[in-house]
Amino acid sequence: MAARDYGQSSGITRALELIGERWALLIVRDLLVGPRRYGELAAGLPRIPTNILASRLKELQEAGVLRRAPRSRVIVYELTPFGRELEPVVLALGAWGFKAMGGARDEQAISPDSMTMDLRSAFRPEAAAGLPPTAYAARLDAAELLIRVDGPALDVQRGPGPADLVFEGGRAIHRLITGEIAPQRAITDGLVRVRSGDGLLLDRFATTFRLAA
Amino acid sequence: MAARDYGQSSGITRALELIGERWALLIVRDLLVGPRRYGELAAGLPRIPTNILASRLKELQEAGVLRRAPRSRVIVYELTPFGRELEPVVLALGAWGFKAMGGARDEQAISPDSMTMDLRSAFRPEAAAGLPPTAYAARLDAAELLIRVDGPALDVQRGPGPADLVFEGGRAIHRLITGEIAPQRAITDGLVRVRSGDGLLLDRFATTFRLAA
DNA sequence: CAGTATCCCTGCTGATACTG
DNA sequence: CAGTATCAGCAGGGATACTG
Repeated sequence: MAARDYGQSSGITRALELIGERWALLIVRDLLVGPRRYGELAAGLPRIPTNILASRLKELQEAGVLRRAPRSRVIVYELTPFGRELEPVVLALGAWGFKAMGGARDEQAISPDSMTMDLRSAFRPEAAAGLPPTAYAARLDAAELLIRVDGPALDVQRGPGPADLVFEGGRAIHRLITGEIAPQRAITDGLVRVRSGDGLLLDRFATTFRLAA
Repeated sequence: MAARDYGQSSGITRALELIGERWALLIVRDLLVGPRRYGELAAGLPRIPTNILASRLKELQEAGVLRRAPRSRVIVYELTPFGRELEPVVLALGAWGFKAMGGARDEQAISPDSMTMDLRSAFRPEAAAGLPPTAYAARLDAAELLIRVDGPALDVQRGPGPADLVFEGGRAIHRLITGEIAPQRAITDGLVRVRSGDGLLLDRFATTFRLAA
């Protein structure tokens, strides 16, 4: 722990000593969506070496950020209250990074958990407050995300469910949110494929989730 | 840039690719206080190797976070508007880390810039709004900080100036803010030494700046 | 003062193998 | 499945010396 010591006493140095190591904050990000098992974390972070995941989990546990919790025969990792207090940090950092995001290259995956947190980052309660309750279903590579907006409240769940608009096209959502591409243009260009529902609802989606570059 | 690539497309991974390297966010922190010269940055980050400082500055410049700016014969580094948008991130992260901060060890320095940002993190506008305008002067190891609170507005400047309360005791301020020690206790124990003004104003200080653990 | 150059070493990576 | 263990290769960080 001496190696990562910054030799300075301040809030940020302390924070960075706890969650500044490579991969650490991404583990926190995924756990902000919900408790996860070891294999789920590994699946959501495709490039993390398994030994690094194991050591990070141990370090974050010692730091009081997360805990191992037995859940009916299996172990899950979940954030402690202290760890959950990182939510504003992760959301703010995600919002900032989002603005500097070029188009996703093909070799870059989009995990359900990362997309969930990106949606939370980009959610505009003020803009959503005036709109009718809407449920969107977004199909990613393998998973499906059920996004329910009701006034200023947002709920993102994994798995299928009844939705007003069902669409496909994982990596185009990012370009929608940054405003890089217009919703209807995304549909006509085939970047977003509407599977069910009125395609015009994609405009509402793009109004609800937005981060200007 | 391939090494630090997380192989995932999301706001947070992008952010971490830009400012996730060791020392990077500390440079941003100090520049949030104001433009700084190379030597000033080095002085504020006592343990940073000079080659690392040089590469970080280059990388952050390429990332569009900061720029080199000529100021009458000397070069200063200053944040771009994009870089300045990291302020909420740094404040939130600092507030979080602050709560996990044990007492500062002696070998840990407290730089004026880090203290300035810690004060900004811990400032409670709601609590300060009802209090009369107050100026505090805090003497650190070498420098002096002039902290002016006027209603919900906070201004922290370097250097001396007229203050209602002048006190000394850099590392005790942190313990004051976390509530680890009571203001009057800090004075009687000699952790904070009042140089001028009414020592009771330290209570007001501790009300204005607070981060519960 | 504002960096550049050099060298050593730690930690991360990536692959794979193993265990309860 | 949920990890632990091991290991070779390498990039980044640390310490220090050096330069315009």
